[in-house]
Amino acid sequence: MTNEATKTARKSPPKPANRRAGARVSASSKPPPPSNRAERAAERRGAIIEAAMDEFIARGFAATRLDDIAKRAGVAKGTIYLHFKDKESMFEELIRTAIVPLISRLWGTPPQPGASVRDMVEGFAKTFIEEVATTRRGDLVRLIVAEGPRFPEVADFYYREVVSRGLTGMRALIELGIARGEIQHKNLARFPQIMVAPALIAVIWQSLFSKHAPLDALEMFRVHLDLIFGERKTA
Amino acid sequence: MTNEATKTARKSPPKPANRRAGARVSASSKPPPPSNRAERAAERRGAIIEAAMDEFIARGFAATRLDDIAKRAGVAKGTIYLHFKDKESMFEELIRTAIVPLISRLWGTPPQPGASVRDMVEGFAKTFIEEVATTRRGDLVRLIVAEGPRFPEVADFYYREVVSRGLTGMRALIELGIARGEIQHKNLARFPQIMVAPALIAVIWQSLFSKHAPLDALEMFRVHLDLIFGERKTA
DNA sequence: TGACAATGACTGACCAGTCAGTCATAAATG
DNA sequence: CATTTATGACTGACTGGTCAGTCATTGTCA
Repeated sequence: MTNEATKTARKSPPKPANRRAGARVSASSKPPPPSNRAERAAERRGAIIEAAMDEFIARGFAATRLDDIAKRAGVAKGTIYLHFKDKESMFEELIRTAIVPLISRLWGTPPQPGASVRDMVEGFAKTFIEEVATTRRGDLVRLIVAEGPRFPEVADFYYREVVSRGLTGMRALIELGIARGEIQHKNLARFPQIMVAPALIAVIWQSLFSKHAPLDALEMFRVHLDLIFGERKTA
Repeated sequence: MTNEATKTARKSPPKPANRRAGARVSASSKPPPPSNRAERAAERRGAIIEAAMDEFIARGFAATRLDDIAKRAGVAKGTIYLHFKDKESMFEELIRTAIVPLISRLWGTPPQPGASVRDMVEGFAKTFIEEVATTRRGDLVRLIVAEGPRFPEVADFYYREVVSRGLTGMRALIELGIARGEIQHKNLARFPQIMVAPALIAVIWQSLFSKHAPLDALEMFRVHLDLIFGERKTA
């Protein structure tokens, strides 16, 4: 009963339900004057994103229930659909949203002008270990590795925004090191991946094996840098 | 092995149907006629494992449908339950079954007695790239990384059988290299992970980014070894 | 009050797991 | 060896539960 109503006139959708475009956020907001309504909406959206991130990281895409996300965000399930088209695009948008702070967190380190290349890389490593590998951002990376093959757009985005940029930057750093005579191995510039390999190890280890055997990721990174730059001074 | 006993009862089915029994179906085995019962059963079990591996690798645990596995294996869904308790234990058993050949594949390389440590490691790398990183076994590793957190038993097993053993062996190799004077960096023995880091990079890259930019994994590995053992002779 | 935000009960599709029934094969019998 | 009977591997329609997505209703702000 009451189901044949489905075919009956369904309200008037002259206007697309809502376009998240409005919530573009985009760094500094100035267009709309601070409205109680808009503020609350943004707040809710943030809560949903936060909750969804936790759930997706914990269970993966397929096994995550929107009911759980809603409950965790303190919102009704329908509300999610006021902000996102469906589960899939929500996931994609989520990852994209979360990657931005990941990047800025990594390249936001103060680039000391007088520092050696080794110092710069070590600073990067330190930041990475502290801000990524040991936080939820690290799980985000693992999530991308896990779901990437099923979400080519996510993998593409991650490649463009993180991998490609990161490797380019790292290559420049390596070439600077070679030019300065800090790095002897010229071939290293051909494979900047090598420089960040311990970072990936750290992320994976952290979420899979840290309970079996803790890993001092920063120290491992330093030993790795010793291979590249030569032994450190201090014993 | 060890399946549930099938009940029996007498009833009359409303519909006959069912006669595909003889149709071994396309692909693969045709010439070798079905032998005895046990052989056919083992064959079927193998087909299920094979199909399940492909499906799980392609879609992950949660998104994989048993109907698809059955179809791919050329078997009815019920047959799966003659061999496995449920989806979850099937997944676990599957991984465990598949890891064994992974190990033997890696440590099965002929340990040339007269070879240098570098040669041994390079041989290992070559085997890994050819036999794991560029094959379905590589996706298996990615699958474990992806599902590990949700299947602690799988992660534990993988740690015990692959990671722990592998690192121990690698550490021994590193210490040998240090003793022989091939390796200068004594600290490397503290982090055997560094030695295999490019292998992990290769696996991830292969399944996520190879279509964006191909990676010569073996050459990368060699450059990495140059860092550890010193530059190679040939340019 | 009118417009829009939020809700959560509901629907329909989907899917893991079941089980009554079938039939090829093995075992028993003559 | 030919025939009958017993076995259990295999099947696939079916069930019960789950969950993404919907929408009529209710709540809230301007």
